[in-house]
Amino acid sequence: MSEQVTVTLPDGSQKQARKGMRVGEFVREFIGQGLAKAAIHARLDDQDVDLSRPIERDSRLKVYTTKSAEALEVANHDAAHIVADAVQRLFPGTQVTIGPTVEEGFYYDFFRETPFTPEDLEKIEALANEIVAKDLPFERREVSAEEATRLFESKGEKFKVEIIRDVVSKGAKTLTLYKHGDWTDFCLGPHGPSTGKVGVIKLLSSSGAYWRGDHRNPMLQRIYGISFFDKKALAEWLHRQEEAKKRDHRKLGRELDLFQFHPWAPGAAFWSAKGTSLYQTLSAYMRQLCLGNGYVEVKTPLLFNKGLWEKSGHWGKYKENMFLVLDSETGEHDFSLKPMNCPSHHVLYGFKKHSYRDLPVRYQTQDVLHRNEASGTLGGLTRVRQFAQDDAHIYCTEAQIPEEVRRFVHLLDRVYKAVGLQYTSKFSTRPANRLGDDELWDRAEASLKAALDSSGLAYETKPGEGAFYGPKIDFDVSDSIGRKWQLGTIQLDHVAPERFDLSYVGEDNAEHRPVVLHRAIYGSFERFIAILIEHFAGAFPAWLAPVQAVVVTVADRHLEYGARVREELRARGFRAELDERGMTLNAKIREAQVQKLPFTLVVGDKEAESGSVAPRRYGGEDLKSMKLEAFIELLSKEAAWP
RNA sequence: GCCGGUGUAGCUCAGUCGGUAGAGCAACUGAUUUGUAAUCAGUAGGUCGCGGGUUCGAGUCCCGCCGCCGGCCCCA
Repeated sequence: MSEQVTVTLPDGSQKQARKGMRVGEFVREFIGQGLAKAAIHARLDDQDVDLSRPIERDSRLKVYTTKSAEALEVANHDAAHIVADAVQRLFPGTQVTIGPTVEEGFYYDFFRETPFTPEDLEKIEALANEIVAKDLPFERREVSAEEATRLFESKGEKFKVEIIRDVVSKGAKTLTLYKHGDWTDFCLGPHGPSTGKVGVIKLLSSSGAYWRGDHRNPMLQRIYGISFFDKKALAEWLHRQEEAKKRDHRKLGRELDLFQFHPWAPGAAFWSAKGTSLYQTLSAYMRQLCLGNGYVEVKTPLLFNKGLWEKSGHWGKYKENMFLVLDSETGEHDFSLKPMNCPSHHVLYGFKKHSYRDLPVRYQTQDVLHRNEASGTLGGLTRVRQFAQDDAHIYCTEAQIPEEVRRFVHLLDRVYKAVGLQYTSKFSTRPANRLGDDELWDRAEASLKAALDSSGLAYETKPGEGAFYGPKIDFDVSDSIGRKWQLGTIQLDHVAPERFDLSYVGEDNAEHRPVVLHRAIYGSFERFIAILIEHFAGAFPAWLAPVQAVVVTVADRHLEYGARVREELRARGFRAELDERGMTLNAKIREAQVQKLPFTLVVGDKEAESGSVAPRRYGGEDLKSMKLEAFIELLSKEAAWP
């Protein structure tokens, strides 16, 4: 009689199994055929394992089937191996490096001279799916570092050997190899039971990527792909991709006539009248919220002598990201467009002596900033060279930090709710590389944490991810189709006040050092607008819409009345247009819908006689004829700032 | 910056083997005056991203540059 172990399942039930029994066998024997068939991998206590892993002691067991996101991730990792196998068969001499999964799918980086062409990808995808069809089992094997090194050295896999050396230097004793067919990779696992379970592999793109992300290292050829357990899931994913494409802010920006780019100003947008309206609405809204929350608005220069950047420390580290300007008197590039507002705010603060009674001092600014981003990183409105932040710096005492953070979170919550963005927060603590002693960091982290805890906000702690000058809280939003974006931030800075020798006079009549809080809610207007365009798919709520209502006439004889309606709306402060083109009513309504305007006001004989409009909402809801005053009341409510 | 892809009318796109550039929509003109998602007809619109080269001849082939798109942290 062999030894028994107790296996505890997620529902709390316990089974007695033979010691050394494989997870897969256990599932088949104790749970059922169906689950055994659908199983991809399992979690044994706190470790993700293959189904072939023997159960050696009393454990908790959770099985992941093709229905779970965890299993899909494992299958995508299987797919990465399969693709690498296919690549090495089709292109002998290609070296493998790493092939992890990403949020959506996986990639594998290869080292070879020539990049993959789109035709190569087709061939690789076809062969990869053949390997899937062969349903080859994945086999796990534990080996010594020496054996693994010998294996990959014999194959000429220099990158794998380097990875093995690294892993060993970090203390790993036994290494694991995963094999399917006759292809072996050095891999932590887990993997699914066989290639057949992967389902279907789709290759998406290829691109260059530096070994370990460092441009001094060799360039690798990366292949991105994604796998699904069945073709239907792939089709659905492809469909979702198409839908996301329709929301692309670059496409909608052109179609809705919001902004454009020109080769003469890479990374800097031309805002049309409509785009400018959107920009200005967001700007005015934020300005008003801040002014209502004790901020004062200030403006500082756009162009600075390098002295400021030497003082702030940016001249050394950040110089290559700044646009330097030639001073024709000295012939030197001693001036720079500001890439951020903070240093100039510090200068402004330092202009006068502050009393403790003045604190907190809250400066807000929406000045234009320039950052010389590498040309290859530019894209749409989300990565630009010229932009404006809803920037503010709060100068306060350490004791005031929790209250300031609490107020900020409150403000941010209001703004994100106003546009319907869900958000989560992250608290980042002291990094390895930092300025300031531990006692200072202890206090700084404690005050941010206290503020977060009292706000009732759920947050994730990111140890070591704070800025070198202080801990921070970041806010990630999810848009209407679930994409995540990092937007708001509040960062504590106890270095800048030192550098700029900032002070206030305390109750004790002595000089004290304030702390600085850097904070933003939109992040940058440009990026925030991009996110809103995609979030609303271009159909903005009335308070944001560049055109809130367009008047369309049934016939030309109503144009005069239509113009009166437009003028009345404008006189009441609304953004209204009249479509005077000689098109049919249907054509003008269609145009207004395509432009996603909140209200289309139809006017004909009936309306002209009774002083009415017949509003139609975006989407088609017909509100029937109503007095113009009644519509103005409706619009006043819907267009009110939230 | 680096790797790959890409660039034809305002927009979306076609253009075969290298033989002198085309459609739909938009714009403009005219006719029509329509009650909730495209009325009809006509007109105009192009240094085929820019610059070189090959050729009798280049949107098409070659080279360089620029812009745009996808990537360049996810460490077996």
